[in-house]
Amino acid sequence: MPRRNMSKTDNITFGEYIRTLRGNSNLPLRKVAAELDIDTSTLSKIEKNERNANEQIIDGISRIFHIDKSELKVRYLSDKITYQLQDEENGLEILKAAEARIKYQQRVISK
Amino acid sequence: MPRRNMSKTDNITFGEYIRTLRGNSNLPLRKVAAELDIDTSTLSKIEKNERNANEQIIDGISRIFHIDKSELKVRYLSDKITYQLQDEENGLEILKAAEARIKYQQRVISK
DNA sequence: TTCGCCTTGGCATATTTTGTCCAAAGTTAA
DNA sequence: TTAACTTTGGACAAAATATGCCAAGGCGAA
Repeated sequence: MPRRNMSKTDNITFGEYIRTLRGNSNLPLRKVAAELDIDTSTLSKIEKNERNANEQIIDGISRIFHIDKSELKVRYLSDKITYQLQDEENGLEILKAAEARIKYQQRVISK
Repeated sequence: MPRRNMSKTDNITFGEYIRTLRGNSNLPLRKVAAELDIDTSTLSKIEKNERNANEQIIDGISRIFHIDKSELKVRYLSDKITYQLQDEENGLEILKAAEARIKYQQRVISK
């Protein structure tokens, strides 16, 4: 079965991703953190996936680096889910089941 | 596109599912809770998806009702994920991204 | 009515997450 | 090397969440 193409940034974590953005813009943590109105060390930890981001932070990042907000959100949440399933035997099966449920809900809601 | 067959229990919540199991066996909360070594009210809440289950409880349920443990786990965790994505615009996209990540990890690990 | 079963709400406790500060460590340039 | 700047990790209290437990109330069947 053919494998879908993957962009270079598809398999990096959310933290790695936003650190890359910051690096590309040559901005220190200090500046970005100030813009986001959070502590420098908090941002550092978010970049190292040691703290959660939140809506406010995702908003800020998307604004600062002109990244589509929903793309960022997808990255963030898929990261979180991936992490949750890290040690599960049946990660893929679990995701498939969740998918089916969500599709089902969408069908039901749209009625 | 053809729709996959769905068993009747595929789109009920974890809570609804274990309540069904209990109902089919005609067991009161009291008995099952005792067997699981938790409070009756806790089990009631789990059945109503107002409290989390945990490994111990999943173990117990699978033992009591002779349900495959990994099936139960899939139900429980997919439920949880579905709930997390409840209010997200891009639920399916998020799941797809998570899937890709997990597949990628499996490929990398297996090297 | 009583009885058994289930649900609910309320705690107090425990656990997790968050925000913050600061000192130490790392980096870069002169 | 020093000096300036950046990043990191630990500690801490406060806030938010989760858990275990109990008492009161609701409901249906006998």
